[in-house]
Amino acid sequence: MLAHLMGSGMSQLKKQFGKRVQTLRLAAKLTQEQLANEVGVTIESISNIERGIHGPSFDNLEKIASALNVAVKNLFIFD
Amino acid sequence: MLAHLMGSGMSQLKKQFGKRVQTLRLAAKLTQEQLANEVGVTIESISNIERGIHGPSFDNLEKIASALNVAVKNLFIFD
DNA sequence: GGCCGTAACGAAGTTAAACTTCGCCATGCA
DNA sequence: TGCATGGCGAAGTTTAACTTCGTTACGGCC
Repeated sequence: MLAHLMGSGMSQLKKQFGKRVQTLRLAAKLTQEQLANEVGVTIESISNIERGIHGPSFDNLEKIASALNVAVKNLFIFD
Repeated sequence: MLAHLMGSGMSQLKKQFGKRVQTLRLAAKLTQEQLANEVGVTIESISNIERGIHGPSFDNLEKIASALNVAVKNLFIFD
């Protein structure tokens, strides 16, 4: 009855997105701190995003993509 | 001189995203109200998203994609 | 042994913006 | 004439992104 509040509710998209960001960040040879500075958020926020705790805001979505030198749609390509 | 009030300030991504959503919604033969119901937001929110006033939350991004029967990445393919 | 850089992870708090709710107006169509 | 759809503003609420504190851990390097 708490299912919709946590575990099963945790969107898979956030997790997939987070892993994708981490993959691209490491490929770009950036630390979480460097990415955080470029996006304009804290390192903890980047950490949370990569772990799927929460997604980025729509504005930061844009900044993450440009910091990683990819188009936004590439952040949603999972394989 | 009005540039800072609109064009340059308002993120282009929200506008492009909004137009993409509208295109896909019409292709799916859905009204704003039907899409709003499926996503779980108000018709005004869908209207705002399509006009680029604001973007969706990360969770609603997922719901919009599934309501339109497309992968999330397709919402960010602009041409 | 210790120090440093990187990062995972929690809890609690703040804040920005997504979202709602009220309007009004325009268009097109039955 | 209605009714459905939708653009658009303003003001309010609420969610969740984001911050700010921590702690823990691992690897390399001195």
